[in-house]
Amino acid sequence: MSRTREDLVRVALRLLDAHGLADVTMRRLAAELGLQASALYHHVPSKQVLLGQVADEVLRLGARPRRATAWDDRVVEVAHELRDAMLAYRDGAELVSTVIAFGLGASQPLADLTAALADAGLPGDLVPTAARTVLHFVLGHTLEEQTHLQAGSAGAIEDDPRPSDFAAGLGIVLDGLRVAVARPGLPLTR
Amino acid sequence: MSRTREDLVRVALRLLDAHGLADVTMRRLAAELGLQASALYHHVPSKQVLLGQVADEVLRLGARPRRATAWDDRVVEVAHELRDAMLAYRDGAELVSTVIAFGLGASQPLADLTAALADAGLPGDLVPTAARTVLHFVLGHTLEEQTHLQAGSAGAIEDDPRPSDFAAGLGIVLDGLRVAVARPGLPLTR
DNA sequence: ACCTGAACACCGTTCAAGT
DNA sequence: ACCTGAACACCGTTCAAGT
Repeated sequence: MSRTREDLVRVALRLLDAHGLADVTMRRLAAELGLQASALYHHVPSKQVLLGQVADEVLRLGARPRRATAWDDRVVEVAHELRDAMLAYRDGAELVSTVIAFGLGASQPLADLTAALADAGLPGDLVPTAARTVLHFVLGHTLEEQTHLQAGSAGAIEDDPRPSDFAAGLGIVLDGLRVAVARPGLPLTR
Repeated sequence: MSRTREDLVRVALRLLDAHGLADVTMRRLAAELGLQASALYHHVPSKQVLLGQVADEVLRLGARPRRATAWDDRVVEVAHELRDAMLAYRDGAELVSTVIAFGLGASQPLADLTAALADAGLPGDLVPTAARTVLHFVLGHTLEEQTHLQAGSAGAIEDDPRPSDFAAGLGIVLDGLRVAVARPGLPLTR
């Protein structure tokens, strides 16, 4: 029975969660599948592309139904979903951040944020900027949080599960967006 | 004449700017210095620590005199200095972001932002959150910008030097901070 | 103290050859 | 089409030995 691309992604995800991103190598992945490393290149053109698909799978597994209707509630909803999806897997934030930085996938969150912000009544040319500002906040905050969480759980220091200030930081960004919505500014029409 | 740790950092920085972060390897660095790779470990305990020092050097070289007095002008000043420092070297944003994420150095920007925000009149417990929110914005935005800039200059596509929306994104975050300053909130005293 | 030489335990990717 | 085996061109780090 030959392997499918879905098998590679599934096993890579297990490897990620069990041993961390540094241990997701083509050779380890192949060994886990009972293959030679070179066989993987029949299913995927490169490691980078594979990691892009693993990142998309992390986001897919963390997807939740959308309940909010107001634009700011939707932004909060998308932000929390993204954060929780990344925190659900070891090195999830590092994986997703890297994939996004190199444009290899994980494009859904930016699209969702852009859609939510399109209804806000922002000056039109500010929507992409606003979406990326929220995205960068979520990625940066979660990356830092997960790094510290994992350092704490691996190391010898006592657990210091200090309450996350994610909501507070997100609140700052949202307040900034509300100011841009309320301000006359320079809307494109009218 | 034996090499100093400063020599390693200087040559590593040249290697970074000329060939990119992926080509800053202990073996290439050693070759550039006319040494065996193993000799580097007499000057530096690991590659990670070396990269931390290279990141600190990037920031040091980008340091500028501080002119602003108002807290928000100071935040803008620090943010632009950090961005420009990272953009001045190939893969500068990736290097600094990685070093900060793993806690190996480049701690000055967060300290500077914290100092500027300490004067803002924020609820005291919001200062670290605010500083990290600004820091994450600058790192995320500049990382993305530099990645696209370098992709454009290396690839075959025509230059598309679309004007940066860095100032606009920073403005959103600053507006959010101004809201937090103006709002009664729950200050610790009074 | 500073460095060499050799080794250890790995990487991602390519490619001819097999079935 | 899918996979093996071998190779290419590398990695970071350790360590005995030299000066």
